[in-house]
Amino acid sequence: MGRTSTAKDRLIEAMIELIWIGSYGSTSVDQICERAGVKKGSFYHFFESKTELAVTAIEHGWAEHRKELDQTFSPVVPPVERIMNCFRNFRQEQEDLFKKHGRVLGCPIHSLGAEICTVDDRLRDTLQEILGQFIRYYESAIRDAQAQGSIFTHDPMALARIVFAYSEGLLLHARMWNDLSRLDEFESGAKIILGVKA
Amino acid sequence: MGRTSTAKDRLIEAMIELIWIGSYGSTSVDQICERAGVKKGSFYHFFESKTELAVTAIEHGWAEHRKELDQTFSPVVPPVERIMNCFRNFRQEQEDLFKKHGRVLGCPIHSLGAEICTVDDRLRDTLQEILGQFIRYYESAIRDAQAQGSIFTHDPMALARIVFAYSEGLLLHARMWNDLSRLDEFESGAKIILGVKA
DNA sequence: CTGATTTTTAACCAACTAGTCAACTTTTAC
DNA sequence: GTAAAAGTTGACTAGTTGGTTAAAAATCAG
Repeated sequence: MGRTSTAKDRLIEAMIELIWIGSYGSTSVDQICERAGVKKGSFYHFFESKTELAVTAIEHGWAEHRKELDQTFSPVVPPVERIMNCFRNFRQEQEDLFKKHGRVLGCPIHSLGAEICTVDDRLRDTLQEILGQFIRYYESAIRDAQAQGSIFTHDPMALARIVFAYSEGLLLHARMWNDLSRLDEFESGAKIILGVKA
Repeated sequence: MGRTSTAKDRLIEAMIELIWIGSYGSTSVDQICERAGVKKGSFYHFFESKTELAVTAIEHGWAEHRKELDQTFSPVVPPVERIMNCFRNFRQEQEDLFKKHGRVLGCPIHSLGAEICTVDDRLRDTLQEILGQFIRYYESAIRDAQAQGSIFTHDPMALARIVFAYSEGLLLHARMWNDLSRLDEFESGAKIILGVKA
């Protein structure tokens, strides 16, 4: 089977971090290689382009994140609590990243999406797919809450989109101002949107 | 007084368009010059760096936009209507841009902010300042609505931030999916958040 | 017309960009 | 031990990046 290596994983991790810390455009292949401790030749042994690594890295990150989300949105948990817990986890995650990088990094899917959606189709499609999956967590929680009587709405899907748009906007602000406290109103804002008692 | 020129304005316009269409990182000085019909030497005669042009361009665009906003948020207009009209204008603006560029472009301040806030301090500060001014329109409208009894909230500022975050999120989605119809729920979403009758 | 002021131009730079390649080393399966 | 498979390496493109310069051209005020 030949030689084995962790280089591929190191490249994926370096790419995620660099996109998160900076942007897609501001991270060069050389930088990625240096951070991963990999020579450029090896980079192109494992990935056929920078875009391809980004796609792989984002998909990998999402696969990890989904595991958490599946727990957070477990049908065992009361539906409104699922969303609140999700937001609490967001905040916690951003705090951890802040400790690690000294910066609020926000959501890489959205920062990346805003940057490259008109420029890199392959990457855009990947991000669209992930966001499309993400919103379903909100959707089903809201539908369950509706059935349970803890939320009232004519259109659970629309409400999910509103909650989603709100959370993205908030994360972006936290990133732009490098200010974790912007995430304090995550839950209270969600309650206002969902129309549940404080 | 020497020779006169429109090159500076052409550069500003080209920069705004290119950032909007693509991203900051994906637009090169050469591209800007070509679109503006200006040679690189002239570019650096008028601006000392790409960042400096971007700052000027963004500030210029905001100054234009403010004129509209001052009308939209005129105290003469009922407060809730101000916000609804603002969202209607957003949608109209995006439609016009779609006709012109064949793409939903979203909000350049946010797309740019997500991209460069960790990379270019000068540009980030400019965007922060603009967004800080923007939110005041919502804030005062909400406060007026509160006084008038058409909205109830404990914290107008917080509600303004929620509305703001929501609108950004929605614009970003419209951009990412290149889909104007995502903006259809602008007003209905705002009504849900603000808690006014449909 | 003149002369100071401003704009334009083209050639230029060093550093960096994504990506290539063939030789070389290591490892694994047998 | 051997041979094939897989990973590593560094030197190499060719084009682009943001930015510089000095001289030429245009234009304004007096």
